[in-house]
Amino acid sequence: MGNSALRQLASLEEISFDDIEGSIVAIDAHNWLYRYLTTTVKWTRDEVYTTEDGTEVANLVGVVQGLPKFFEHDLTPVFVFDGQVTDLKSDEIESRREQREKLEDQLEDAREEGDAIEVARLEAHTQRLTPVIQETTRELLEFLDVPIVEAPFEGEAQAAHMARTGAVDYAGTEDYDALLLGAPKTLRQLTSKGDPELMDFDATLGEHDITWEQLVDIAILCGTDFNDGISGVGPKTALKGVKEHGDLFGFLEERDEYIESADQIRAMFLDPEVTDDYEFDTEMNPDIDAAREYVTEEWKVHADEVERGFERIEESITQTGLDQWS
DNA sequence: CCATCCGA
DNA sequence: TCGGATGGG
Repeated sequence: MGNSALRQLASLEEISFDDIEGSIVAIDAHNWLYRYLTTTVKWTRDEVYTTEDGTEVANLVGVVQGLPKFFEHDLTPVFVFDGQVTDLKSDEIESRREQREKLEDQLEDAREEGDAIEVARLEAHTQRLTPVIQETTRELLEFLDVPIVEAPFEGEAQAAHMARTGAVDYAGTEDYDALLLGAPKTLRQLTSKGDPELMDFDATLGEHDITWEQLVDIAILCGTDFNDGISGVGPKTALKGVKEHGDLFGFLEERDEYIESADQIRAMFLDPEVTDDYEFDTEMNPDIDAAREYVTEEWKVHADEVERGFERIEESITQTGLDQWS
């Protein structure tokens, strides 16, 4: 479980929205949507966002409800979408697919037994971001003139890169991988209620007196999206071991362990494939009526589910004057 | 996030 | 006995 390990090493600081007013944030679109769908929309009451042919577009509700949070705090989101899937990650995706199949079996059992709570819980876990969800999200964002960047591979890596080059002020994701990717400052908890959390890269390295490379090695020892990690090794042991030996290899040797393609995994974080060939305009000029029509007419999402969201978008935009022409 | 387990 | 890792809810 790489995530919980990194959480313990990360330098995290609670901040307020006032501190980051006016900032540009590169949002890992996949992560943001996934968070939103599992926590807020929760796939309950699917009649609200399911078309006659059974296509579920809960994401449209999620986007409309989630965007006001940015605008009301005068934040400009830049949504970064995933591109091609990388080889190493394919294994992970494959294993997730297997896991999902397992979950789907359990789901079937729960349905048969009429266990409604278990059904709801499992449903939340078996959902995934379908191509329709990705595509309709893009289109809705385009109506609202929200900046979009297409990553060549991992959206997360591209977002971190944009933060590193200063193209944006922050990366925005719940994922601790942003640290491994070297995003200088990452905002977390942008979707949930309450205050956001700032994760600081340099402070993290400084607190433990380690290099970026060593941080990545520690994460690899604990397990990442790309590898399982060493059993019995958590953040403390890995930190100590890497500092003692300088990197993960000495540590592995000592414990007579081996990690498949450790070098490639390192490179996924230290030198991922990203691009500087993109552009976005932070001067937003949304067509809210067209967006509303797209969601409620074209996709037949119940109007009352999104009305408040659209109102909030309208209000926040006139207030902050993001859009000076309409 | 907490309870339980494991190993030094 | 305790710090750290794990796993389930």
